[in-house]
Amino acid sequence: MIQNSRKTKQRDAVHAVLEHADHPLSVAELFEAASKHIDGLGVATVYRAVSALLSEGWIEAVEIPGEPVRYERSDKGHHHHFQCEKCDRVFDLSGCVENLRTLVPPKFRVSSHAVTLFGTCATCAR
Amino acid sequence: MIQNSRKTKQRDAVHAVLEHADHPLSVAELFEAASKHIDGLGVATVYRAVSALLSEGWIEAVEIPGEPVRYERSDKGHHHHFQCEKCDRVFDLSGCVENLRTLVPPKFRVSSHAVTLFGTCATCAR
DNA sequence: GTCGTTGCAAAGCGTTTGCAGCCTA
DNA sequence: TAGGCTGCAAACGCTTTGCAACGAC
Repeated sequence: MIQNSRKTKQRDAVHAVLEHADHPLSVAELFEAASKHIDGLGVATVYRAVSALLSEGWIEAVEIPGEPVRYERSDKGHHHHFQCEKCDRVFDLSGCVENLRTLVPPKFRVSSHAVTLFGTCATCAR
Repeated sequence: MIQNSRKTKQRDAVHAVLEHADHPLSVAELFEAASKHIDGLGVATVYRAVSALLSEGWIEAVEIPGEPVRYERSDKGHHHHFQCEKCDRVFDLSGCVENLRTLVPPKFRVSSHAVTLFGTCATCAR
């Protein structure tokens, strides 16, 4: 029997929060959001739910230098991120950069890349 | 009295390792390398030496998603990094990408950016 | 009734801090 | 000698794990 996965209100809650999130969320944020719906929810459960969703491939880790790992649905296609230095929120960016290959020395093979921009978001810029 | 900084063999050792490093080093790597010269060196000392060098501005943090922070001399100018997925080593890249500003929505201001490429280095590609 | 899931608490792990003794300057 | 620096160990913050009770199927 291949790995089963049961439907529980805890997992549903974590799933739902990520489902409707418009930006990547950290475990702490997930925990806080999901706790509003589930009484007595434990952090460990959130970690386990996240691991499950990761290995299912339904979410992906968004790792930003110097920041806790965040997670977002993996059905968003290739994109990068922007972090506001004022409010710390992380935004999805569409589009990508080119000519990355020209940066590396000969014989190096590039298989993937990460681009993170930092600055001030529209809200904080006002 | 402004903050003094004394010359000790521990700090010298950490300084020297970073001085001659051709790629960014993690605290663990620094500790290992410096320990070869200093008997009984403590990790805490390495952390403190790194903090001191950071606030002096002599080194900078190189943060690669999902990796421990590494450090390198800050006199290298603007550049990005490449991490080999086989050997985990991090290489400096020269050059930079353009049109980053076009990725962000209107009203967003970009102040800095990080680009990390992943793939296989020349040595591991063979 | 099974056995995957949960909450709690303990254990890990990497980093930081408190402290008494050490050693630069 | 003064006070910054060091090593050790305890403290931290975040993540993982062990375990008995719980509950999905």
